[in-house]
Amino acid sequence: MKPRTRRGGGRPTIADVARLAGVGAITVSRALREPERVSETLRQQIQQAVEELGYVPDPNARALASARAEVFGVLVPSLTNAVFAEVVRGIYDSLSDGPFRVQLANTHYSGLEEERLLQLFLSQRPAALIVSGIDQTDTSRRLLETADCPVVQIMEIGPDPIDMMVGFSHLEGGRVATNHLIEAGCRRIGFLGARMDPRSQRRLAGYKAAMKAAGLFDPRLVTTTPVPSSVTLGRDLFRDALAKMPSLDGVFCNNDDIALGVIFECHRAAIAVPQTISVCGFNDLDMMQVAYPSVTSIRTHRYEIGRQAVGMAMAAIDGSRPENRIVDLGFELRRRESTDRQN
Amino acid sequence: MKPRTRRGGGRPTIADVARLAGVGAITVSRALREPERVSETLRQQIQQAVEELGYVPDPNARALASARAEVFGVLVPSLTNAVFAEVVRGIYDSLSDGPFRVQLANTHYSGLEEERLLQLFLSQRPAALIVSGIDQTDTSRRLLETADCPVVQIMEIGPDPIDMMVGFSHLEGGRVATNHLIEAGCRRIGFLGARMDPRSQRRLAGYKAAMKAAGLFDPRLVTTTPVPSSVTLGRDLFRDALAKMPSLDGVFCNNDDIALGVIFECHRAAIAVPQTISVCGFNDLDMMQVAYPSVTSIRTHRYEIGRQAVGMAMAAIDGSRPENRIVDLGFELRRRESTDRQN
DNA sequence: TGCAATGATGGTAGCGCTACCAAAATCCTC
DNA sequence: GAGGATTTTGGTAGCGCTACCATCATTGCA
Repeated sequence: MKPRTRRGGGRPTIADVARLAGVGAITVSRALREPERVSETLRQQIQQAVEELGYVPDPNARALASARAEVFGVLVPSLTNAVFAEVVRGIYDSLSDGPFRVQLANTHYSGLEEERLLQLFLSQRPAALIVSGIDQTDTSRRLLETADCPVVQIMEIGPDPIDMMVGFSHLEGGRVATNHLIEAGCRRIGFLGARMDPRSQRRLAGYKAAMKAAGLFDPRLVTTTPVPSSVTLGRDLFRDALAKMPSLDGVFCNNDDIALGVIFECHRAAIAVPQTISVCGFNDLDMMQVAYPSVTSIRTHRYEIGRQAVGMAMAAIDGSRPENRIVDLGFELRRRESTDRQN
Repeated sequence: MKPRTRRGGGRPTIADVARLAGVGAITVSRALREPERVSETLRQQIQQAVEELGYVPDPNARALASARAEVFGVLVPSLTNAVFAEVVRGIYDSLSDGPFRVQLANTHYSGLEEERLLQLFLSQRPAALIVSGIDQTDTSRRLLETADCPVVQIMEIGPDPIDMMVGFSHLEGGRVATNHLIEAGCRRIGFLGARMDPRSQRRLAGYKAAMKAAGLFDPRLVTTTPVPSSVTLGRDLFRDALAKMPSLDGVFCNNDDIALGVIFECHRAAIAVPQTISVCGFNDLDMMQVAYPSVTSIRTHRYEIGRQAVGMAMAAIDGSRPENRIVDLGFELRRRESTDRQN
């Protein structure tokens, strides 16, 4: 009977450190997690023992004993969408120095998938959860409300947060973009939308509101598809819209990929931008300012959303929940050549 | 003294399921992990009890007891780079139905960061590790060699795998792209490169090899920067290259973002593509075929690399390590308008 | 029919860590 | 300098699960 190294790969445990440092195991545990509760002397002895043995705490044992994993669960609808990629980067960057790991999953824009993943995440007792959007299913919402950890909904804001929120109003974004096209002198402004997830729907709603307010709305101006967005699709949608409505003089694109597809198609078909057709995108990806012509877009603060989401969750974990449970990071209209009809 | 629900959130445990099903805890454990080792009758009883209680196994307890977490550790140098985003998507998609979670981390193209993250990952005893590239530091390599789990190096292939590899030859890619430009009739072909990570370096080496073989190499044709790649940077590099070498008649771009920057700048400066300057990119992002002119590029199989990496690791976990430890997924030259000087 | 081989099931003992409480050491205050 | 308050340290008992081995039932074969 040799209980030593029976299963573990022989890696040092907290008991080994304790023995070497001549203290109790629990003191080592404390020295690592709450150094201020351990005297300077012991802290140094322990630190030295840790280094000598190359001790690294086992996160699984830790999670089991404390009934709390040092994990941020993050649910996003897409991994390849540049917008979410930046949000995710913001989250990872904010979390990289702390003890927290990230558990990322892709819902593929499916509420059911989100439920399933939430269930999975919850089984780990995460330290916090970050979910995309505000349109969770009833089941998901219930799971999140009873989750016993901070929850941050990101990308959008709305009136009824599960816990906390950081994002901006897509409806307002759509409205501002559309109004900008109207002010630029466009009258028959098309809406091109792909995927039509809830955020796209709200941008469309903002477009409709602006168009109706100006007395310019016509349902034939709207061209959408449930197909995932891409530059190629932008070109196709634009062709469809033009076939339906040859007199278009502006398009508000659901996102920048579509706008780029429009720009390319205009080159190909020798349509003058902005003179014949003005173009406005959404998100303001890096390339929009370099495009020819440069493309007007709504700048959104994706990276910052990721950072703030982590910041808010962290504050809640530390017990200092921000008084502002809803953070509106806004957006900015970036005016560029594609809507500048003056020259 | 009430040991019941003392710490756990009152969620059902395997013991609760066992009690309800009238079997031993270990039998429940087996029914869940190796159903074929449990009789049909008990399996059904257990399944019913699981559903009735809404039991979800605790992955932390599982990992602790079995000294093996059901986690795939994945290290990539960037989360926003479209290429790695697709690799990561392939990995997630392949893993989504199985029991495995993904632990993703961003090395920011830093070997030191990679070492640190590897250490962190290893403390979880992952089921497999997927790392990017073949240029690990000595320390990282040692950690991986003694990792006691399958290791897959992705994106590149080389002669000396740590364990397994799936990718393609960036050197060959660079050579093929350059030869294509030469065959198209270009003579003063510039190389534009950003970031200059090891893969970019090898594409550059391929370019040099092709140019030297054709007797066309001139160091002034090469323009690189350690700055991270972007479309904006592509424009700037192109301007620099042109200032240095106004007689350029072709450019091989390290990646498609840079190629796109070149295309836009050519529009702006009224340089005819491909007649005056031909352009070739690398990776073949979706938008290259829609661009105007459409852009010749080297198609790489990112998503497939992610899928294969998981497949190989999975096979190794199941004990059927593939005999081919190095999988070359190759690449394809996609000829498009930007290098078609015939018309 | 008897007995080894095989398969199904269960008990026990941890995995490595921390919550909880108790004990010891230190610090005040009057 | 006594007595209480406070800080620092340690022991014990799990967290929920599975590895290991023991046990019992079933089967196969002479």
